[in-house]
Amino acid sequence: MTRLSQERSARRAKVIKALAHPSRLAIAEALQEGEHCVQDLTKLVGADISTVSKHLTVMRSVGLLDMEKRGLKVFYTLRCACLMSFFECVDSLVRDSPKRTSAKAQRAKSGGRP
Amino acid sequence: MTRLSQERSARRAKVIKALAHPSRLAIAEALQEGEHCVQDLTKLVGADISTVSKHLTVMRSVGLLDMEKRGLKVFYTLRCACLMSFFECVDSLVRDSPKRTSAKAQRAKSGGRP
DNA sequence: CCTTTACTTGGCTATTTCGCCAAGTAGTCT
DNA sequence: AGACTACTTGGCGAAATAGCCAAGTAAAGG
Repeated sequence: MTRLSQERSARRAKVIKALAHPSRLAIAEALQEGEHCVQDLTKLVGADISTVSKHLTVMRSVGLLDMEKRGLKVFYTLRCACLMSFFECVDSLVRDSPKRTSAKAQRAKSGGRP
Repeated sequence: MTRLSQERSARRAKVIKALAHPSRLAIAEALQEGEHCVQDLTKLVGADISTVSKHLTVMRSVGLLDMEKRGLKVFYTLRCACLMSFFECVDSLVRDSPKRTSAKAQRAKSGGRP
C-alpha cells in the first residue's frame, strides 16, 4: 500500500469512526430532517447531556456537523447529504446476512469427513 | 427514540464500526476489485497476519465479507457493492471541512466583544 | 507420516472510547 | 448583580479495541 493511500484510509476512518456509534447514528438521522439543539438530541438518545455534547463534538471535529449558537441554544446541522443512501446499503447487509458462523465452524462445514 | 429505532441504530453501528479502521478500509477498497487471499491483504496493510485475520473476522461477522477456502488459501470477497459511493461522500467531507475549532474558540469567535 | 504453507485462535498488554458526575462558561432575564 | 437555562469541559473508572507473539488447525506434497 502506498503512503498516500494509507493516509487516505486514515482520514476516511476518522470520519467513519465518528459515525460508528448507535447514539451518533441516531443523531445523524434526526439531523437529516433539519437542525436540532442539544436538548432535543439529548431527549432523543436518552443519555446525559454531557455525553451527547461530547458525541456532537466528535462528529463536528471530523466535519460531519456544523454548529450555530442562537441565544442560549446551540443548533447542530448535518454537513453530509449522502448518509441516507449509505444507511440503506448498511441495512441491506443487516437484512440479508446469513447467520455468520465462526471460521472453526466454517472449516468443519466445508472440510468435514462424514 | 423508539425501542425499534434504537435497535436499528445499534445494528447499523455494528456494521459501520467494522469499517471504521484504516486497515479495514484499505481491505474493503482492495476487495472491490475482486477477491484476495489473506496473504495478499496482509502485504497490503503491512501488519501481522494474525492481526489481519482478526480484522477480516470482524468484517465477516457483520456481513461485510464472504470467505471461501480453496486449497490452502482463504479468499475473501466484499458483499457490499455500495461502498465506493459512500467513500466519495466521506472524502468530500474530508476535502472541504473547514479547519474545525473547539467550542471554546467558537464561542470566543461569535460572542467576543471588540 | 512428516514438513511446509496458509490461516485462525488464545492470551496478553497498551491504548482508546464511553458515560457519568462535577464544575465551568455563556447568554437571558429580572 | 444574582438567578436561571443551555451547553461544554475535566476527570475518572469501566469496558471495548488493537496489535503482537505463540500455539493450534487444515490442506498439500514429498
